[in-house]
Amino acid sequence: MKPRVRFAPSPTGYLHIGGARTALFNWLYARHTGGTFVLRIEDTDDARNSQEAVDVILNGLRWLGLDWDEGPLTGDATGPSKGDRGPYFQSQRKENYQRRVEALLSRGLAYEHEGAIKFKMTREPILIPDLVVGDVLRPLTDREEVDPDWVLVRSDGQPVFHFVNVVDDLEMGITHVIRGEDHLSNTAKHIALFKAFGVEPPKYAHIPLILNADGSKMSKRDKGASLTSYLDDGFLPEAVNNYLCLLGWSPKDNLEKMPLAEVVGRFDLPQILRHNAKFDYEKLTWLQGEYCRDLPGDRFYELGVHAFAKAGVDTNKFPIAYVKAALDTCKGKIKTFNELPAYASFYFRDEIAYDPEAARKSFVPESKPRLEKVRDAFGRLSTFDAASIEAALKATAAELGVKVGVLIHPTRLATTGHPHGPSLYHLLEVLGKEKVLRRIEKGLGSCW
RNA sequence: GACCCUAUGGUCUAGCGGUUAGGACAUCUCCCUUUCACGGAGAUAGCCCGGGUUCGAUUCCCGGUAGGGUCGCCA
Repeated sequence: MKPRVRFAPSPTGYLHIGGARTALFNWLYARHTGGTFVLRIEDTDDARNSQEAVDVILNGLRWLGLDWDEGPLTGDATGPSKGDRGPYFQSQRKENYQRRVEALLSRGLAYEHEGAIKFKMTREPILIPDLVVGDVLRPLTDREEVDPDWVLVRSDGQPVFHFVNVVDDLEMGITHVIRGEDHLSNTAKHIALFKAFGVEPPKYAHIPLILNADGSKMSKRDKGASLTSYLDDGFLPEAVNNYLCLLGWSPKDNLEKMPLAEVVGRFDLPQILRHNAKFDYEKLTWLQGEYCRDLPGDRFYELGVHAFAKAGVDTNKFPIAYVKAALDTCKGKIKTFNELPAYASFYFRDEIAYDPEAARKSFVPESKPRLEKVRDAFGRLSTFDAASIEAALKATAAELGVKVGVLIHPTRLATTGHPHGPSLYHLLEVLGKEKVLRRIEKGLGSCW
């Protein structure tokens, strides 16, 4: 039988990075085994559920490229879905829960108590066979000893998470439950319920949690806790996916950067690590830089234009070829796209502001005659391409008896406003002779 | 308070009784270079502690300690 796994998030308005990793591991296992990846929305808490909150989840998974074989197609709980085990919103499955409660009630496995319905929990320790952690024997805690039974349905008629989760897993034919380790202890309850229903529980795989860099639990407010923040910060989904794969799982052969398709082939449950991992933003950024550098030019262009637009820099006023050429000079230089506006807006602005500290260093009196020479040399060029520019600049440096760097820094500052940036020769070519001469002129005029 | 899980450099990890404890990120140095980045060479840094078992423990067992999780009419 092919595995059926599921990701069952609660629509809270954001998708936790740990949740995204759980989804990823489920997806990887399904793809590795040729099984089915089900997406189920646990929207039992009416108060905070909304279509928008569901959309955050759907969009997050889509951004990562984690397609689901069964589940909702939109954030609308009553909307279309795919798969024949639906509905895939718990809010639409109430009859199932009702039916299951009655079955337990009628067999004396549950009882009413102060308006709620409680499950008769065994007092014996429960063995949890876990594919990651191994066999775990879970006895009752001291508090549970006092009253081992637990609520299935609240007095207001709402069934609780532990109950609906099990009922849905059962009815949706889930064979492997891959979820965060925070659910390990409660799995005893789930196993007891499955047994009460007379069915074998699914196989469990509890994966370690992702912690903050300081080892604390990553909660909503923490930097990087929301998957959306990576999209907003200009990260690539392939980088995020790759990094997430490496937290709690290892290919064992020192390979780190690898496409998801490669991971699909190698991924399996037994190799999942047992200990929590701290999130290392630096390493993610490194991977991001790797992927960003290898991006095909057209995709880099698309994402770059979007990054500029987001920062209020309108690239549409410029010819596409110009924008593309400008972005080409940035590729391999930046790591995340949100660096782009600060890095290369000079291509798209009429007025550039000079970095004050760089101006103090480069716009010194002795630079002026040198910059004039550079201007004149550039002015004589008939073809204004990188090679000619480089040759002209070097010839000028030789003529003046100075190192090229002496000319380069003031030239860069005059034309871009920054001490750092893309390759100077290439950047000047893109800017074009006219604009370059104008900016050098301006630099000469305004700084001494 | 009880119960469960975990423990290799700052971080992610390889290791599954005998290794000069390997790789990656980060840090530092040098090279390359017009800046930055990339690339190349190198450096610093690690088996939580204590007992066992064993000829021999990072590796197996027990106990501490530390971190994380759970014990809700939250999910």
